[in-house]
Amino acid sequence: MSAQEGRLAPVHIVVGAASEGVVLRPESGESETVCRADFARRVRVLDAENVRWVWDDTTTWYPGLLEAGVRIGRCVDLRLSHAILRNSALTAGSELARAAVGPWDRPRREHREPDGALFALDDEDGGKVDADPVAEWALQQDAIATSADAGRIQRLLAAESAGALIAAEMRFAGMPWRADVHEELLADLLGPRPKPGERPARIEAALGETRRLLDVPDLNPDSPAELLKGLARGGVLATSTRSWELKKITHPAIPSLLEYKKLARLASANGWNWVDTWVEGGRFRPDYVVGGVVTGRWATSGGGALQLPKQIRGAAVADAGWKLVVADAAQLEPRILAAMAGDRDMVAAGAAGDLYAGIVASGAIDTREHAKVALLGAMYGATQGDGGRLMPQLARAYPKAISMVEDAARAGERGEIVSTRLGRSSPLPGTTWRELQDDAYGEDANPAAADRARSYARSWGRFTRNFIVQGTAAEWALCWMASLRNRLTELSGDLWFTEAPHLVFFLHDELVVHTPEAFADRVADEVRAAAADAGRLLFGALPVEFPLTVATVDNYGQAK
DNA sequence: GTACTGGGCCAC
DNA sequence: AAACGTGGCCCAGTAC
Repeated sequence: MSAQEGRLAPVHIVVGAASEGVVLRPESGESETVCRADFARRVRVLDAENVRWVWDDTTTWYPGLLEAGVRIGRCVDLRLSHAILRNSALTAGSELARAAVGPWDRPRREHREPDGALFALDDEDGGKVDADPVAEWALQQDAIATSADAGRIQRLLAAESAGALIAAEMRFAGMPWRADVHEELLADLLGPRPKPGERPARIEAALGETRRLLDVPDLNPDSPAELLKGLARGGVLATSTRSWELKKITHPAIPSLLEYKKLARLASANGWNWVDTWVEGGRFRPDYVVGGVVTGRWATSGGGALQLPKQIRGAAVADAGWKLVVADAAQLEPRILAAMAGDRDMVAAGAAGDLYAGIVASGAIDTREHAKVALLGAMYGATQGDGGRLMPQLARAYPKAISMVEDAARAGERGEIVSTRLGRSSPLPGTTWRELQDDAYGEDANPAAADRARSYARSWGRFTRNFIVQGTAAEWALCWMASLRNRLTELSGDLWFTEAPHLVFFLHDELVVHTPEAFADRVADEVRAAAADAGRLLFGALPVEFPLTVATVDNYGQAK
């Protein structure tokens, strides 16, 4: 990696596809064209200088480089950057934002399995013909330069692009996953692997018990409508088959039915079929979709990586002689809320470690549980239950923090956009919003139309209310990971990154590093230092703490 | 056969 | 405790 980093400005090299191979265009100096076979070698050599690679799409270029054994330091992902600049309130006046929708506004290409070609550069639909990366890069630089706050948007774009590299690297490295351990867990919970078309023994037993106790021998538990009818025949009058509703009903058959639902869910979502499909060569490799959620959170596709149930996390086992360092940002979103609002009282409440306990200690709310639901309610827009009821108390104690989310909600209700700390902006409401508002105030206005309009506007307000917090938390997490990536690279010396401590998993406010045992303590230190870096990147000198729980474990199930 | 929707539930 | 944000995935049921 670049030894000059921080002292010399990086040289940008724009990467583009050409019929003869790949064109590398430095900001100044001669362009060069290399054949595809030489591309990876050339990138390796040039990246040793202080280079920032500018390319249309990291998912197009980087997996091939990694396969060829080449890792890079930094990049500009033009597609991801374009999406941010297109919508950001900070660049709304730019030529880029005002231009017609074009090839740079398309979603990323579908992931394709390697088909022998090292780099899949050809676009079947020919959409890349007018997508000149040099011209786009110039437009983006102009948008940044003329931005209302170039520093913020620059930090956001850097973090997003770093995220793109990390996503590709995590997929390449994979989360260690022991199929044999997973199957042992399944056997313990469900019974031995069943023959195709049969239910696992424990599930069959729970169903048999339910049928017997209900006295409905042909109860079909897998169709909600059928189940509801079956329950009625057995004398259980339920309005839905949701577990939390069934829990409220007292009937001897309910416990075994809940057991059935729990186990059947595990078997269908993360059972033997999941292992067969998603675990290969001792690794689980989800496809991370950077910026895949409107708020800037990552999405994933394949294997449900964002919803791995706690029951099977024990199958993520570090390699022999290695450890998993699992780090989790405690109460991230409420802390983000306090920091971005500049609410020093709420920041102070979190300083001692437990923000909810700090709120109770301040006298604002009576119990920790109430503090928690009130604060979550403030971020989600609760109107009922404890959350809704306690919110006014919270607003009196922390007016800055609460008015910030209230303002975001009102803006959304009016159909305006809102923005995160670094300048990612929410989309405008869709046509439904406009139509309903028109209906409510137009010639055919009536109370029902007004209700519909108000209800839809409120719902959009809950979205914008949550957007600023969830989106800023996503920015914090990106900065955290990006800083950690640099720090781990420093630790690794000349080792290839998968032979040294490296990121293998990320989940909104939690990350996992796979590391040789000897490095584990240093990794834990770097994870904490990176969290402090992220706090400074977003909030400067504001003395806000982002405490982590860090666990060094043999398997993911041992963490928290 | 494929495409889509709603119910349900997992994660944060 | 249960209605208040963001998602993905599985399944059953339905439309074509």
